[in-house]
Amino acid sequence: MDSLKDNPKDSPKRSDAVQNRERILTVALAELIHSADVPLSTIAKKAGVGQGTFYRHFPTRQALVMAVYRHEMLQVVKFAEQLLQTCSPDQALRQWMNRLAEYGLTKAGLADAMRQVSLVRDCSEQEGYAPIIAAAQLLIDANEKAGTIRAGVTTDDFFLATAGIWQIDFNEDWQPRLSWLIDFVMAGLSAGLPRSPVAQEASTLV
Amino acid sequence: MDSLKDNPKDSPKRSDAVQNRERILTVALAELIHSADVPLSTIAKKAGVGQGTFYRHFPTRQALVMAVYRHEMLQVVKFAEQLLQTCSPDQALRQWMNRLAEYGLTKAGLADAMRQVSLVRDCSEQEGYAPIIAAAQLLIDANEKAGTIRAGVTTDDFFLATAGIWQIDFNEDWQPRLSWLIDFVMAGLSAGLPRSPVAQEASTLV
DNA sequence: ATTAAAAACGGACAATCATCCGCTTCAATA
DNA sequence: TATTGAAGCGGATGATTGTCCGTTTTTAAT
Repeated sequence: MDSLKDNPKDSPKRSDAVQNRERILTVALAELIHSADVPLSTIAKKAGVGQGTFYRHFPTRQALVMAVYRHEMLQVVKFAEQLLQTCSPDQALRQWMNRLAEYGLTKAGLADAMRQVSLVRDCSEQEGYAPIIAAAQLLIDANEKAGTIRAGVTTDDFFLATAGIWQIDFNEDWQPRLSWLIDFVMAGLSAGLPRSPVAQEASTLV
Repeated sequence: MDSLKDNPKDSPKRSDAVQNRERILTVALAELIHSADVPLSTIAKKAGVGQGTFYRHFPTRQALVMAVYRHEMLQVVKFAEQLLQTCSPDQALRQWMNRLAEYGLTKAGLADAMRQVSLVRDCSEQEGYAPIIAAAQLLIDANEKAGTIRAGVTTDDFFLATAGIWQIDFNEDWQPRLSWLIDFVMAGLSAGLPRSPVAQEASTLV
């Protein structure tokens, strides 16, 4: 797992700290697969570290979740690249959103983490979130260039628009809802006008 | 506050239970205005009830929040009706979304409650949420009839589409983001209509 | 190798959420 | 008014999160 050392710019960590971090991640992966709401204290105990150590490495639950699924996150970026090579940009974007939703469905607690992480912008807990942003940027750029979505859409806009993805309940028939949402998002992003003056009035009238 | 007695169909509550409930609500309103994350135990104590009593009345935090802001919720329905009488349907829908977002911004903890409540569909904690659904239905119907959004949009769809509203962070410059989101939602909902959405908006500018 | 400073450890602790269950109070009935 | 079943009460209790701080370990400099 030397891929974790791809962050050599900031202060080099102490060896025991690195070992503890990896031990926590290993345990956390196993436990989170088993159940989404494992007590953090359980993970700490099974990893053989104290509470303090645990919280120093992962201040919040979603920080842990994001770190655990870091590898999957990186695969999502690759998947975006693959899609762009085999599909049209808009089809790629659609399928990527689908995949993203499935991750949220499958990985326990990931949807919650994504939702909470995407609304924290000042904090530095974005680390694990960055790959997703990069992939989204890739797809947005491709679509903008192809003219399948309007220009000027940022990743912030995109994740605001797709916020519903993390809201879908997986214990129901989520497929039609997800399909509807993806259609809706594509329709909204492909609408011609960049920024209508009417909308400005509407929001400032109140 | 006899408006709380508009639910006489199911089992009539005991007098002390009613009093306790109202006392909790009164205290909760005062406390929530002061700070969004007041310990529930504090509210229970100040209301003069035990923990058990408190949790029987309000099983979750958002159940309490939704109950506290019930009156505001009802006003939102009225506001929807007013808007429909003074604006075109699409302008009404826009302004209503704006108002909804402002509620989420203003009332501490309301956005969280809305987000969590909107993804629970089987549970019965929807009580306080029902007025919002009703108002949305009103606006959707009017817009569908006016041809400003496409047919067949349900309130579930609508709140899935507008999920981003509860995601906007109020400590930043939220106005442009909200404007963008409302434009986006309207664009997505009006896609596929015979007439161009540009024409629709332009015609309602007056 | 010794030492000292910094970094990290880890368990104790406080705070909060949520539940359980014996006791109390209400209100319907006679 | 007395009775009685049930609805409600409320504090004790367990569970989990998050913090604090004295102690230990690593690392680098002498």
